[in-house]
Amino acid sequence: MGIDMEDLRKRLKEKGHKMTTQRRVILDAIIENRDEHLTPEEIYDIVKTKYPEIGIATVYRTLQLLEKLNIICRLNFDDGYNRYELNYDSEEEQHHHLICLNCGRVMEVKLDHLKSLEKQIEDENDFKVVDHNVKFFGYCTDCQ
Amino acid sequence: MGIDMEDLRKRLKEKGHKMTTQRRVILDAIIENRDEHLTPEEIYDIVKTKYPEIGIATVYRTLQLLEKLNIICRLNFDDGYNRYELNYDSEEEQHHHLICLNCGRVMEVKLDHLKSLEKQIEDENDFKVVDHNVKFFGYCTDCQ
DNA sequence: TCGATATAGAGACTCTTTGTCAACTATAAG
DNA sequence: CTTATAGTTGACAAAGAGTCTCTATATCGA
Repeated sequence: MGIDMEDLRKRLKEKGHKMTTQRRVILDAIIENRDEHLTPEEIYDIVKTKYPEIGIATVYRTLQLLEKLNIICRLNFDDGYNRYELNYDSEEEQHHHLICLNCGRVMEVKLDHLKSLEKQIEDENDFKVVDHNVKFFGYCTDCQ
Repeated sequence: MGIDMEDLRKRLKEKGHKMTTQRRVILDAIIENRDEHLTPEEIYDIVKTKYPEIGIATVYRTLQLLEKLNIICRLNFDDGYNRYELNYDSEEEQHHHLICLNCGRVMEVKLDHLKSLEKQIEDENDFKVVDHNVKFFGYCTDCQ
């Protein structure tokens, strides 16, 4: 799955950053919970079990850094928290989220049609699209 | 365009709420700036010129109420603020937002294709879609 | 191993938003 | 018109997420 620490260390170094124990532990937490969309607070709680001395500020700083380096990306489910997930963009695995209004479960879907939507927007509005954010709210199988 | 105070007063009363001066002034501000997507703070500033005694908490409370009554709806442009706009949903005028990454300008577009996207999602994922949130980030005419 | 430089931790701090509560007011009933 | 009362307001406290500062420490190339 192409996520190993040596590779990540190199990606940090390229930009003049160091691979510290704290960063490694935070990355571990994110990788081990790759199905989740963790908040900084949740990551902090997980990391504290392995590294109790860590500070919440370090978690925030690390997440910002990892986002800037495109290792993770920030999500917004309109629930008042930032959330993060591993970034698979190198593998062209664009996906979007279905958020259940009842149980809060988050599912992922791939939407091929979006490319044509973007094309339509660029043509009709003279707007150069570089990113999008698409979420669907509704009810999952169990909650319908 | 179907937005008059008497109608709004009725919609409040139906749910057991009163039309107060403060609420009227806040609604005025939103209606007069219907092209904007105002933050609570911006609304507070506008309203204070007409009604200096108003408190910021009243603005927040009123916005929450108006959102619950579907008179306005809350937007999230990932800039750290809640924003609000008049809700046109009665007129089936679904629109989405193009957000310029350079100048921050927000444009509105109608996207007809979304219905078929939703259909695709419902069929493929057994997920009942009731709402969606679609934003495109990029560069507007002036900033390309 | 050593030194330059990036990074961590602590905790104060910012900023948006919410809660509390006594005082007030819109509205319906008398 | 007056009153009753339930909803509302304003002031302020405080929550809650996230950021900043400053000094000590760790990383990693030389």
